Amino acid sequence: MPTQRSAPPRSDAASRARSAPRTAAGHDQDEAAAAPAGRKQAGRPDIAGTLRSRIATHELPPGSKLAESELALEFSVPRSRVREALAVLEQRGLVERIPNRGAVVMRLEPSLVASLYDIREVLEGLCARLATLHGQRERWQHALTHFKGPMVAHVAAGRLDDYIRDYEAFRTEMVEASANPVLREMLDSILERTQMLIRRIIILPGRAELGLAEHTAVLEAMVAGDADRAEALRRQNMRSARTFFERYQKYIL
Amino acid sequence: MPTQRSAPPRSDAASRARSAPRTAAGHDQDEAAAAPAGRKQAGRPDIAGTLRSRIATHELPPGSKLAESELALEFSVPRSRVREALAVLEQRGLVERIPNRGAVVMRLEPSLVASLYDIREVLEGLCARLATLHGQRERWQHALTHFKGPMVAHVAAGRLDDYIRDYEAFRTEMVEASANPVLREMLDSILERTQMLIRRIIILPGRAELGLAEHTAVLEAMVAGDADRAEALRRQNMRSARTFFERYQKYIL
DNA sequence: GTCAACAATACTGTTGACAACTTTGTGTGC
DNA sequence: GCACACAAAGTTGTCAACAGTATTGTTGAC
Repeated sequence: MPTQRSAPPRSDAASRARSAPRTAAGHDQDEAAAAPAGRKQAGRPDIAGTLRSRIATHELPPGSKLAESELALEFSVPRSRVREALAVLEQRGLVERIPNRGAVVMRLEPSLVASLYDIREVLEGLCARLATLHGQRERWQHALTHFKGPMVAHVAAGRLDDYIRDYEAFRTEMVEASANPVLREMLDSILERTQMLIRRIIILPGRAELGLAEHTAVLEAMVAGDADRAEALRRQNMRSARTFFERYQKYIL
Repeated sequence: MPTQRSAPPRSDAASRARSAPRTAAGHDQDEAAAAPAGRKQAGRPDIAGTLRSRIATHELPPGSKLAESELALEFSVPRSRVREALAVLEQRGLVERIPNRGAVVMRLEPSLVASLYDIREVLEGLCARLATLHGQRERWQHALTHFKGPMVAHVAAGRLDDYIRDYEAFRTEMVEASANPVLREMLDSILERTQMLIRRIIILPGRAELGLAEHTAVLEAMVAGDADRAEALRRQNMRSARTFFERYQKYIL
């Protein structure tokens, strides 16, 4: 019974990915895109990064076991390298390591999601505040125009992928403008753990429309230079997303 | 001696600690206290924890080099164990690892301190809010009584060590009451990095008195069950601490 | 006397082999 | 037929030796 639940859905998906490491898997671009930052040799794959994106896309669903030798074989690296990567993922809260038993992808318990939402609310709020204070106003004006035009069209036409892409671009801009590397790190860490959740919430009935309206309100405060209001509105936005999650929780987790 | 430049200020302090590993150094209790949680053998020292407390007390001042072989010798463990511990400390932002050059204790640049304060403000605020919502009111009433009586006496008599001890006990209680493990983790991580700072700020002229008054105000809001006000007051408290830091920055860093 | 090139040293990074543990499969007794 | 004990396989944890790189110390030329 216990092992049955350890890798419940589609453990074959993981197997398939293993047997075909270098096929065009879409997000495997991260693997190549993350590496060039540090001028490491090409022959040194970013194991932690690759596993991270697999976890984010549920290619490795919660509960999956991560066997060291298996991964070492796939990436053609010694086990110690895999081990190191797993240690990083453990520190980041993405996998759980049990002594002598190995690493499994962390499960998102409802209580954990609640904890993450509480924190994300205040951190995103802070981010909006700092971005308002540090960023140039024209930047937000530009974003606001985009949110009032093309983004409305995206949502109205049901092009949620486009909506998500542009929203994330704006969010990245905001994080950069906040000019706080620790905040960036922490928000990244939270996003890593909840990425799949976000995509499942945004498709809920009415969510995209409400979210869009809220983002627009935040942007208007930012354009006005009202940092306190931007923070409050961004927090409100996070709370409403959370409400959606809680209402549809059983369909999402 | 080649090590002369690697640990600019007081490299002798680190050397002394190295040559006398098991003497009563006060905080070395953590080493023994942290181990029994996991039923590990006695012969396996908590290297990361020990180094962490050494960094916190500036027994290892910023800029100190952490040589793997040296530490391996001191703790009587193979180098790989030390390496693992250093990787953890790197993830936590306590040391910086430069490829092929080793690990050095991270330096607290003023801009980094500012970043940490921004985040700590919102996280401590959240903590106060959650503690108000989740904790029992009598608990805070008890703390409030303590802050209005014995704590005032501590400050008035200049017993800052007692003041700090009791304040930290209260803070721990608040973090526990917030019932958010991720928040706990993040606040711990920030505290680890700024511990020495906190002790240097609290001795600044007028800081203890003002801090005490602010803590009392927070507690009154908590007793009243006013979570929003508790959060706002706690944030205010963090901002005022930050103001002190900035005013006396050149004496502190 | 100062600077640059070179050799020696010491450190970090990497690797594969070994040991300990957990799980799985098999066989025996009730 | 079920439960327990035991053996085998596989996985994780540990370790010491090896290779690569940066630093230090020395020598020689200008």
